[in-house]
Amino acid sequence: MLKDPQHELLVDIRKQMALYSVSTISELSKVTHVSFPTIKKMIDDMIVRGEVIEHGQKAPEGGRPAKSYGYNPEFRHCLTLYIEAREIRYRLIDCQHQIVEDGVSLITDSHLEALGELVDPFIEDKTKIGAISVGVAAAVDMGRIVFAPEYPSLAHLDLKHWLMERTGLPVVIENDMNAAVYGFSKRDETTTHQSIVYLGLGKNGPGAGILFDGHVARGQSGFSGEVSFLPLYDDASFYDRIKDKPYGPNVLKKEEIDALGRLVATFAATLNPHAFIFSDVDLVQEDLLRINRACERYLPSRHIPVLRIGQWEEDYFSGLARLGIELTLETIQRGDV
Amino acid sequence: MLKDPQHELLVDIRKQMALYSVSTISELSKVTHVSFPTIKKMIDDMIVRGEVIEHGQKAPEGGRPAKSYGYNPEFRHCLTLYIEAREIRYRLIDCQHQIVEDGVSLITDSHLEALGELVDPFIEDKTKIGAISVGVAAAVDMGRIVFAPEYPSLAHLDLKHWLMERTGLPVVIENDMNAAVYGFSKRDETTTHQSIVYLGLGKNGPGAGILFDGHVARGQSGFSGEVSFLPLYDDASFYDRIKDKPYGPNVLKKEEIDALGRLVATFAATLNPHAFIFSDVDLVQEDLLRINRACERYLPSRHIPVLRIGQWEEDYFSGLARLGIELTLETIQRGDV
DNA sequence: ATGACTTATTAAAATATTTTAAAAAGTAGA
DNA sequence: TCTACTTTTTAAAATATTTTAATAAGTCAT
Repeated sequence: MLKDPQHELLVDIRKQMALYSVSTISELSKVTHVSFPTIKKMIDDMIVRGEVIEHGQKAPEGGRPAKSYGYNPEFRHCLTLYIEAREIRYRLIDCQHQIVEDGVSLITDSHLEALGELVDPFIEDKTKIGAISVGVAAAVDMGRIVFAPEYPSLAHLDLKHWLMERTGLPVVIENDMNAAVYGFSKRDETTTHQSIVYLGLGKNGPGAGILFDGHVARGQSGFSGEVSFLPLYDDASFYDRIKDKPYGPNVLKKEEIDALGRLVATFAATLNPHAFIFSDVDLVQEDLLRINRACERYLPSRHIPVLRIGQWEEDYFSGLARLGIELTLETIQRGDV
Repeated sequence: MLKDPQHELLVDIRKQMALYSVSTISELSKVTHVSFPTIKKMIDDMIVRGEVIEHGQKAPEGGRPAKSYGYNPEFRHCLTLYIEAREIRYRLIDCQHQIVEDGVSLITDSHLEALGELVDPFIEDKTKIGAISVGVAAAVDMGRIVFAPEYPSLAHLDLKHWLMERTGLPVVIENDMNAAVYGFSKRDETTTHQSIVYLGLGKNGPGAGILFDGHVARGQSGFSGEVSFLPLYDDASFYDRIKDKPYGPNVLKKEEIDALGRLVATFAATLNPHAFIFSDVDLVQEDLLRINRACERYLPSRHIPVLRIGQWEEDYFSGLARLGIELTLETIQRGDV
């Protein structure tokens, strides 16, 4: 079967409009490498179906002012949520990341029942949901939970398939650190196409999300970013030196700083990423300089990535939002209203 | 300016024919996702220009046998070479990796002069060379040598630009480990789209080439794969534990095995690659099992990459060949004969 | 050998896309 | 205000690509 070039172009136009606010036909023509008349036809069709709204004119820049178009935020919504040990946090958003509704659902019985009961009302609702994205603190392979210390009841479950069956909607399942690093890179445009690492120390041990040139690294066995196991000392791993740190952001002890400096050095001498992100639930700004100094003991400073502190919950939700919106925009069918 | 879809299709057809031996129009139509008649027109044109040769018929598989076409190995050649401390090894190849001519050129004076004198005769020759690929034991950024312990005279030189000026041909410059890992992945089809690491212990210290989902990792500052600096012990780096190893393949000492086991563990717990390749100039087959056992001390064995021994010179040349051929096929202009 | 089936090729018609040229709608300066 | 200039939009013509149908060339079972 041949691929449908029109569908790919349509998806590209949607993403440019909804995700990057490209609003004129000229601009769309440039970024998609497709001619003006072709874009115009697509947009006209999208206006008829209610997917695109015609705004006024753009401020002119020396010539005839361009008409401005925008992606209709009401056309599709997207349900994003993440599952923790005892609660599920969710946000219903539009395709421009705006929150329509949000909340928390406590888990009383099984994780799966709680998830089902949270999702059902959204499906019955007349609101048009295009896709669901789910974050889990577990290793995920093709939508299947392969290792889940935080909620053993979900282990080995094909969560993606289960949720698709229950809702009839496209579903994407992602690991928490992978979602966070993806979300961070999309929130901060300077890092979008770079290689970055996002470290979370977590309640059940540390983990890292790794982005390579903007693509999430999953690894051969879903083990990528399991930095606990790094042999950084004669008789101790990274985890050994970090496991006694009290939960929450605080000023770190000297040996914790050294362990983190070695961790950064390890990435600098292998992947050599542009940025290394720590989480605001783990440490505070003043720790960064100390970590940087610790890292300088191991390699020249110009190879050390930029050290930053990310906003964990926002980055996590951003990654899920992005994944959900992309899936929504990719799965709208030709002719859908 | 719009991109030229016809040119991209043409390049795709060339690569499928020359690099993957796709020989019938039906197959080309499938792999390129372009219709049969369109491919047919392109092929007819390529035959007229001498770029493609019509062979006989393919063995039929139940229906009308397909005509078989092949990329003309005489249409363009490609010069590949790598620069070492005291010599330059070169191979003139066709677009199907076949060696047309090879040799070694000793460096008496400066590296640059030797390179120029080696290249010049090939340019004057009537043989049609499509591109030149050059391997160096140095950090390369956009064709510029940024760090070169092995040949200081080339440091900070824009070698790509220099060679393009001198020859008027497209040129690609690549780091030795990057070329080797790329070459290995193309020679071994099972690893082509995987993540793999290729380690060379080298004369001037170790270095690794890293492939992520088939793409070479270059890093933020060209420092990727500089594993010398890895802090693997309380007071010692990877380099400290490996630097006294005698040059050449031999059975390793216990502490060298441990250092390599830790190195493999470091990659397994970060990138989690499919395979980890050692070089046949550094160690022998029986070392691999020992390294694997050493690695098992640090993490569960199912996450350890497959350990293998590569053929250094062949892998290096293969990577350069591949880069050169790709560049050749990409830069043939419409209408060239 | 014949007919049913399979796959490849060719030719013609239908679509889709780009290119070109002309018209429209603004700014800026004389 | 008029003219020159710039950029967007529209319309028409030229290209490129795909789809459909018809034809060609083989295999296999009977």
